[in-house]
Amino acid sequence: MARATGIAVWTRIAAQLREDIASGAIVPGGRLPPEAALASRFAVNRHTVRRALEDLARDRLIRIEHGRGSFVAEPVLDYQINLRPRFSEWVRRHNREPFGDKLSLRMIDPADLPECTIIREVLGLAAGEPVLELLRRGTADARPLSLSRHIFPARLEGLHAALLNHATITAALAQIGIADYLRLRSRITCRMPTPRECALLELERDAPVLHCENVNVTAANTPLELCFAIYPSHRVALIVEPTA
Amino acid sequence: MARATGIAVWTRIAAQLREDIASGAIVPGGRLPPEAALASRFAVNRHTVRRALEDLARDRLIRIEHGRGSFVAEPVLDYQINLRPRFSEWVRRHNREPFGDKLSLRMIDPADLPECTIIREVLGLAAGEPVLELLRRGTADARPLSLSRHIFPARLEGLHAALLNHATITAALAQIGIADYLRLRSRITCRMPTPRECALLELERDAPVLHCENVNVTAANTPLELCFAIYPSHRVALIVEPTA
DNA sequence: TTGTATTTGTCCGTATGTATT
DNA sequence: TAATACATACGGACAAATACA
Repeated sequence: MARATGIAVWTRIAAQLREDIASGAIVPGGRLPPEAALASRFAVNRHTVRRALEDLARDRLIRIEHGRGSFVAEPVLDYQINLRPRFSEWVRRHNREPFGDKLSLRMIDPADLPECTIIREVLGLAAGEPVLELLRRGTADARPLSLSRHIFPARLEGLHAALLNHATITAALAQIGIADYLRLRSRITCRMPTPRECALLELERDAPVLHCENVNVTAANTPLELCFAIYPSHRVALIVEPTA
Repeated sequence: MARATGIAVWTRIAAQLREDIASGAIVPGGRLPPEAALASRFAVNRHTVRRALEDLARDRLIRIEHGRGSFVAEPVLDYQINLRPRFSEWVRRHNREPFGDKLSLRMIDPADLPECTIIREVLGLAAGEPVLELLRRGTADARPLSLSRHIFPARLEGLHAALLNHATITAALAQIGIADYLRLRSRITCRMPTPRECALLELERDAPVLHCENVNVTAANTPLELCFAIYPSHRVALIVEPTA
């Protein structure tokens, strides 16, 4: 890296790294070369490289992890928690192509699920009344963004077939005559992902996930769905804007 | 554990463990004896104990961790993300005694903070304009619930002294003539805690924390505060109830 | 980094009592 | 009475995850 151009060397190194990232030479989530390697590549002292990396980190283009290395930050999609939960609309608003992989769909007695108590209470189910459980993976431009478990009362006529036939939940519900549905309440926590979740989300084992428990109702305010969703925290942030 | 009482053995073991937990014989967050130990204590097979533990886990009284053991769940405080962020009121509503440890208070140039860009943008600061940074630990009945960094424009007259003199932010702001302040926007992510955060929150290092970036404004809608807060996810859940 | 002990998870099979048919 | 299904309880073996030296 030539000197004496009137621009600080670290600035030009930072600019070069920005280009490397923007061009995709280093994939989002990927690791940058160690500081020593960068120093020799640019023929500067390691401290100069560090100054450049700090600059990128400040702009959140990379995250520097003590003892591990520096990693290109993945672009974070902001998900606004508002009245209508609509995965596809959200992703499309960010100019990405949404897709919902249906992983499984089955009818089951909630007693066989760990969330039995909550499910019965929220959906107002009698003992032994079955539910439909839909497992879904949401992707944006083929990058996994969410894993969700949707629990519906099985008594809803034709829902099983509708969920199989339509790509989105909104469309499936519309087919059985539910034109609109609303978020009543969301409960947000976070936890570490299971190995299976890591595989499905293409996630490292040490990256926590946001966990949302959503209660959704029809426009007439009858309980419709309980949804457990997880989001890799490096890819999704939840936005809340209180209105009243 | 005597048999032939008409009630399943595992049911009575579960009931006994429930009592042990309710009575405080095992503290919240504490570890239950291993399955083998419980099996010998109750003089039953390990499978019978497992059946009882599954029952408790289903009710979220304990969490079972593969290879580690079973742990008494800590009570989770639901924190409703509504228009007014008020730590003390929230904790008191759960019948616990709130306290805010002031860890540090300093005036600083935001350029020296990693969140420089956001701070300047949100608070509408000119380059070089300093801010007040307050570090705070929130506890409920002496149990750490939150660590928060509050960033105020330093230009607010008398705020430094007011923050030192009052136990709550609400009271400090009231003293300098800001009778009300509102949440404009919250951005929720999660991450692993740093060792220092673990120490302050009395947290295991493998427990993720919820991270909230809150933008708060005055009643007149002028930018007032940027607040970065973390909450141990095993102790706090965030509740969102969209209203419009 | 590696090996070992601990602990939970899952599977196999067997036997028994109870309720239903 | 007999056949069947089901929940309960036990015993053993091994896999998988974790903790620790």
